[in-house]
Amino acid sequence: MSRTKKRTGGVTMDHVAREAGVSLMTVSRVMNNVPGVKASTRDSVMRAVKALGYSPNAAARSLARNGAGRIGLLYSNPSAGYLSQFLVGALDGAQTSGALLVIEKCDPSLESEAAAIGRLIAGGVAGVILPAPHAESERAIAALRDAGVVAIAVGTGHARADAHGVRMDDFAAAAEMTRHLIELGHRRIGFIEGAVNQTASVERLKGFETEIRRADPPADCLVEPGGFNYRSGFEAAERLLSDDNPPTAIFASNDDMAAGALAAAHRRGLDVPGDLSVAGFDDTPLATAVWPELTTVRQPVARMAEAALRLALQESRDQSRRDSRAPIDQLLPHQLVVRASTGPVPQKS
Amino acid sequence: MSRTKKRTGGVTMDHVAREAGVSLMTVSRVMNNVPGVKASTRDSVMRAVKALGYSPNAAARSLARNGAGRIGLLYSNPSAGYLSQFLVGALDGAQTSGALLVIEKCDPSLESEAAAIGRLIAGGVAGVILPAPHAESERAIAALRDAGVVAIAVGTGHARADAHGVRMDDFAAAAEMTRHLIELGHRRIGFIEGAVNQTASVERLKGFETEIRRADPPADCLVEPGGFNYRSGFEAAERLLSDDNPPTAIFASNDDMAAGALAAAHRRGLDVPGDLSVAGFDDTPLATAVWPELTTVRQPVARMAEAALRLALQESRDQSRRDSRAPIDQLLPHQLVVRASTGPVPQKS
DNA sequence: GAAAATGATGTTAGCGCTATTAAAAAGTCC
DNA sequence: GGACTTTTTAATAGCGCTAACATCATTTTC
Repeated sequence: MSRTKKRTGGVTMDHVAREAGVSLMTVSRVMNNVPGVKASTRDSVMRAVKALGYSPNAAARSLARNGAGRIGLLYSNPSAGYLSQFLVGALDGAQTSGALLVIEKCDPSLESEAAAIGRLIAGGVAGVILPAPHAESERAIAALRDAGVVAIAVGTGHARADAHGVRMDDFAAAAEMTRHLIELGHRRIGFIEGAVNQTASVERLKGFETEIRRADPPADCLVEPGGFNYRSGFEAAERLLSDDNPPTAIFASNDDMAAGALAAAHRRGLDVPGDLSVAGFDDTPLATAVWPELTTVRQPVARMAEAALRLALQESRDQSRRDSRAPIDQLLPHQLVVRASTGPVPQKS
Repeated sequence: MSRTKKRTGGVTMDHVAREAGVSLMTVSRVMNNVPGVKASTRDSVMRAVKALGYSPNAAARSLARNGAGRIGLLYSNPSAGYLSQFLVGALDGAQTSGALLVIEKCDPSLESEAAAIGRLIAGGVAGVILPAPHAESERAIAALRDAGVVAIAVGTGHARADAHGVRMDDFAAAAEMTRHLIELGHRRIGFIEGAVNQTASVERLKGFETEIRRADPPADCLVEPGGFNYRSGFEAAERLLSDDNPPTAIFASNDDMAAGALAAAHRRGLDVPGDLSVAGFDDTPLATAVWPELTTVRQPVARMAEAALRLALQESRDQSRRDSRAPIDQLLPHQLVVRASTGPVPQKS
C-alpha cells in the first residue's frame, strides 16, 4: 500500500448509506432526527449505523452547519478543582452531542474579558458558556447578544433576565447546611462569605442567615468577608476564632476557604470536629483531599457544564426560527454531603 | 431580515488573501508556518490577518487534514490542579494546531484503563496522550501500538523505549531544590516520597539523595513514603515531626503533600518557615493558595500537554511514510520557584 | 547563454457533512 | 382516471481549509 487513503474514524455516512441502501442525505436526516423519513427507512439506517459502528464527524458537521454547533467556553481562574470538573463535563457533553468546544481563557479584568468575548465571536461560535465569575458580567452578555450569540450563564445565584441559565439552588443548599449544623447543636456559627459581586455568594449568605433566624432555640452568627480562596478562608477563620466568644462551627462559602479554615483551626491546636466543626461548599476534589474530609454541598458542576452545553446548542439552533423567547432557567439538584469535618457541638466544660 | 444568510464569524482565509493581494494558499502557508514563503509576503499576510482579525477555523482545518488530528487524552484522577492545567494546555494546543481532542476518563484500575483505551481506538484517534499514571502502563502502550496509534507518554521519570515522551528533568529539579535547602543551612531534611510505581517519583527521590550525599558539611535525611495526596503528606509529616531528632526542613514530592505537611506543622504550632521549612513540587495552583505560599519547582504542565499534543499530531502524520523510528524524547525546562515557605535553618537555642 | 535546479506562488480537488433544490413515489380529489 | 397535492428520496453545491501538483520567476551551472 503506497498511500492508504487514510480515514481516521473509518466509517463515513456514505458507507452507512450504501449499507442501508439509501441515499447519503437520508442518513443525515436520520442522524439529525429530521422528520419526514419513513419509519422503516429510519430503522434500516439505524441498523446500518450500528453494524458499521458509525459515529458522525463533529468537524465536518460544524463546518457544514456553518458554525452552528460551535460553542465557546470562557474561563478565567476559578478554583482549580472547579475548573477541571467543569471542563470535563463540558467536554463530555460536546462529545456526545457533536458540538465543537472552543475554550478561551482570560484574566479577571474587564478588558481581558471583552477581548476574549471578541475572539470567541470572531471565531464564529453560535453560543457561549459563561461559568461563575463571567456569568455575572452584564457587559459580556450584552456583547454576546449584540453579536447574535446565545449566552448561557452558569452558576449564578438566581435566574437572569438577559441570558439563559443553568444553576443550582444556592439559597436552599446553604440553608440545608446551616440546618445540619444547628441540628448538631451549634448555636454560634461563623460564616465566611465568598466574592460579594457574585450572586451565588449572596444567595448562600441569605440561605445561611434565614436558617439562623429560624433556629429554635435561637442561634447567632458571625459573618466574615472572604474571597473564595484558601488564604482568605484562613484569614477569616483566624478572625472568627480570635473572637472573645468564638463560634463552635464555621461554614465557609466554598471548599477552598473551608480548607483554609481547617488550617487555621489546626494552627490553634483545635481538633476538628471535636472542638470546631467546619463545613464547605461545592464538593471539589479538595474536599476529600484535606484531613478531616469536609462536610460540604455537592454542586453538580460537571452536570451543569454538560447541561449548559446542551442548552447552548439547542437554543442557538432554535434562535434562527423564532427569536427572542424568554430565557430558560435550568435548576440542577444539589446534595448535602456529610463527612468528617462536622460533629456535635463541644461540651461546655 | 428573514434569514441572515450564513456567515459564522466572518473573516475567512479568502478575505485575508484578497486583502494581502496573494492567493489563498499562501495564506495557508503562512498560518501553518510552512517554509518557502518570502519574508515580505509573510509580513503582508500577517498584517492582513491582524487588520481583519482573522482566526483559522478549527473545524475546517481538522476536516481538510482528513481527520488526521483526532487525538485522544486519557486521564484518571490526579491532583485537580494538575488536571486542569494539563487540560488547558492540551485544549490550547488543540485549538492552535487544529487537532480534535477526545477526552476519555478512567479509573486507576487496569481493566478500566484497557476499556478506555479501547474506546479511544474505536473512536478512531490517530494518537493518544497518556499523562502521569498511565504513561507508565506497559499494557496501554502495547495496546496502542498494536492498533497503530501513536502513544505519547507525559511526565515519566525517564525516556521510554516503547513510546514518545514529553517530560521534565525530575532528577535535576529535585536536586536543585535540595541544594536550595542545604544552602539555607538545613542539615537534616525530611523527604516525602510520591507514588512508588511512578518513575518520576523515583527520580525525584534519587535527585534528593544524590544532593544530600554531596552536601558539605554533610547532611542527613529521613525518607517517608507518601501517595501524592494531601492526606499522605499530612501523615508523613506527622511521622517526620515526631522523630526524636526532627528535620528542620521537609521536601515533599508534590504540592498536595507539601500542603499536608504545612497543615501538620501548623497543628503542632510550628511556624513556617521560622521553625520548619517546607518545599513542594509541581507549582500547581495549590502552591499559591496555601499560606505561606510554597517554595516549589514549576513543572510546565500546560506546556508539556501542548507539546504532547503537537508531538502526537506530528508523529501520527509522519508515521504513514517512514515507520518505526526511534521514540522521541522531549525535555521541557523546569524552574525553581522560591516563595515564603522556606527559610534559613532555625537557630539552635 | 541555454538547460537544469531551485524558489515562490497559484490551481485543483477534495475532507464529511448539511441545505437546498429537483425529482420521484404515493396519495387524493372530483 | 388524470391533474394535483403530499410525502419521501436523490442530486448538487458548498462550509473553510489543506495536500498535492502545476506554474511561473529566478538563479545557478557548465
